Amino acid sequence: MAIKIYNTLSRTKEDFKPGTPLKATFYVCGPTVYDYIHIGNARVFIVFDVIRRYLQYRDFDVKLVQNYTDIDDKMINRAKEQGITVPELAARFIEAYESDVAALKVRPADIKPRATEHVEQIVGLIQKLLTNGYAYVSEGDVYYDTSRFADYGKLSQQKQDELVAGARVEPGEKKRSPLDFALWKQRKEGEPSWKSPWGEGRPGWHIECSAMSTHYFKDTLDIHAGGADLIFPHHENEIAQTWGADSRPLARYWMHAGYLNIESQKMSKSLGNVRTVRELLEQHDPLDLRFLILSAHYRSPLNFSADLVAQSRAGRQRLQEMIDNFLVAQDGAATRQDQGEEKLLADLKEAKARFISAMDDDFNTAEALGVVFDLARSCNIYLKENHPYNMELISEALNFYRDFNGIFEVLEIPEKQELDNEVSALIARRDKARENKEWATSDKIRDELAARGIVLEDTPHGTRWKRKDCLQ
RNA sequence: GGCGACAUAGCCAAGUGGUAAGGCAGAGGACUGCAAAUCCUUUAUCCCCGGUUCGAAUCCGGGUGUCGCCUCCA
Repeated sequence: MAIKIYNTLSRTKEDFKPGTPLKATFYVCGPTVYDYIHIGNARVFIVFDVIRRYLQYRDFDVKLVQNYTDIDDKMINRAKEQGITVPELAARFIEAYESDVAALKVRPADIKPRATEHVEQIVGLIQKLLTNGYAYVSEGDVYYDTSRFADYGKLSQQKQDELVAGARVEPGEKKRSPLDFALWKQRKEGEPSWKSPWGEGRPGWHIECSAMSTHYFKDTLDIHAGGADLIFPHHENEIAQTWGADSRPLARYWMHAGYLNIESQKMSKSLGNVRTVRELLEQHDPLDLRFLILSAHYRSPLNFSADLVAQSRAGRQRLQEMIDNFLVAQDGAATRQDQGEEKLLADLKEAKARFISAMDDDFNTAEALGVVFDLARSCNIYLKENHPYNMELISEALNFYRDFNGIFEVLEIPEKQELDNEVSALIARRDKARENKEWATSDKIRDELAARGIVLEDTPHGTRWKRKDCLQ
């Protein structure tokens, strides 16, 4: 069975057939590094992180490129506001970005190119467009001539004349058509600039992604991804540029993550509800944030609120409890064969198949989580009813959860359960007290440990302990 | 105005023709010295009205509602 990907270009799910079997070239539009990223940005990066990991799990050799946009109007304006240079601004927020997404367990891309380090490639691409007649120079600026590209509007499913009708025309435009967009902008006083055949200036926004993806992948790439709002005009323009220069599609599959709303409202500066990752990390466990984001399908709109994070946390705890219990059980040495074992074995096998089938179907993380919860119930029943346990079965189940977590990363699954001699000694004392029905003593010990953030659970096979999460 | 998406229990959320996964919260029960955890039971006329079909949450038409894009906002 092939992996299916919803391709924005065709508006259907298609079988994933990369240019080279079992290789996937993957480009995700990265941040403009002028500010801290917000939770909506984070959704995009988390979703495509999981998709990347799943492709790897399915034996694809994935090469991921994610750019930094470190030169554009927002960069220039913000640097001016803060009285620093654009490169200083970029350095600061690249660092902030990397630390934010690392906290969210997003693995770094293989290559992280910056626009300003690829001006040579950008200029080369613009020259090609001029040579091929897809661009024109106008008073020091260079524009893409959208009228030359018949498929312009295909990705966003809009007709050119309709786009023209809806377009806003700025006074003093140097463009021939309102749909044309800047490839190169003439230098303005006090702005960073580079030399070019058309005079000093800087790249337009859209050209960098076309230039860098071509530079690193040479050929049509397999997956190009980003937030839904990039469909138009950014990705539309990238397609036009690459076609104009090389007469080839930029990407085979276009993937777009849905919006994230705050308390059912669009996140916007005017509403004052932009929530930065930095701020949210102070209030929430990053794994809870990941879990919430993965609990909906990546293309659906997703709501964000503290209450929903709490719901996610509670659900996540259920899985974590089960894992912790399995880790404790793993320390035993017993084996035995019985009916419960066959049941769990069958459930495990089914869960693996269902998990893959859910994820193969356009990365349906919500359904996959359902599978994981179903299996957790089976695991809990096994633990409850089948002591002593079959160690092989226990570790096989744990391996499934390790594979799952290697993709989703919403749990903590250490190799072995944590040991603490002092706690063990206190538990032993308490067990003795309980044997003698000295409840006051036993409860006192439990309270003492609770005050230290350690929660005890008495099971038929002994007392176990766990750390109560300190985060609120 | 043009284009598009979505509408499933108190909350979140899967499910694209065959009779509603899963999670959170709630209720009852089992287990426990008490807890905690766990297990069992329980909670849905799938926005409305038509139509197609033996059969629709799923397809078609209409309506209502929410949202997005058309503004270099992920």
